[in-house]
Amino acid sequence: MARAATTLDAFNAIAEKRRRDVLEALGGRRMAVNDLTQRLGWPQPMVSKHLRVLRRVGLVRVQRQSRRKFYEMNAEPLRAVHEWTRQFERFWTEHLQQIKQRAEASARAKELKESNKPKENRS
Amino acid sequence: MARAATTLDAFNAIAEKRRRDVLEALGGRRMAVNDLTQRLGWPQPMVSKHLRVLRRVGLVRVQRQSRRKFYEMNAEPLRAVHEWTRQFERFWTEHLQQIKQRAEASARAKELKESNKPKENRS
DNA sequence: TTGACATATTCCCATATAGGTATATTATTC
DNA sequence: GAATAATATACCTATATGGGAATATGTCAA
Repeated sequence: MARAATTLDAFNAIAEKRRRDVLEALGGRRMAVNDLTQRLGWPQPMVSKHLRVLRRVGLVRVQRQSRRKFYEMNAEPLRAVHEWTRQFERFWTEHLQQIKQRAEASARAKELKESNKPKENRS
Repeated sequence: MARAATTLDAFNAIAEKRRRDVLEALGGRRMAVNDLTQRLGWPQPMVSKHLRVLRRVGLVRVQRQSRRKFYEMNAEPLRAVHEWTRQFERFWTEHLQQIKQRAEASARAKELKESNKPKENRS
């Protein structure tokens, strides 16, 4: 087997940095491919190709309007990603907690050390 | 260019479902490869290979203990993913809001319709 | 119809996979 | 040292990708 298709789900689609860039560029807006291309500064075919992947996983929706096609984000498929990662949130917050606690402990230790030092002139 | 390496970052590493399975199986525990292999029901080389990718992006840490190697999750790199998706949270909640509102509107409409009907026997 | 504009697709290539199987590595025990 | 246990790696193949360049498709305007 090879790697899973980028169009399999949101997880695979957003693995590629460029596609995250596209979504960020879109934001809440509704943009034509040209405007996106301008804003991203990429060759137009590159934009279209990445949009295609995003479309396949439902991360963007298109509307044709005469000559132009307007894309807008549909963030809903990102929920799955957000929620999957959220289930581990407590682990990294615990970790941060530990770091914070160590920092505080070290600060206290330093303070104690300072207070035992002979007094110095403070500016 | 080909696709970005799975070992480039957490985004790419967790794109593969199997690797998400590994992280879920680990949870907060500290497990030897054998136990993981049992729990997942996969061939052992498959487990080792996926662990390697996870190790490369810092999503797991290893400790050798005589013959066995104990793996534990390090969720910290998932923060980036969680926070990247979080920036779009309002979009899907807005969307859900709309769905909810439409459902409510439709419920009200139905109720109104019912109240105009000739009375029926209720059980 | 011809031309210009806007977007999508095709073709090419280098590359990195994931899975399967076999085997290597490392540590332990007898 | 030999056998065994626990884990990692090597080798193979099919496959999908992303970028670049060229070109196709679709739509409007004169």
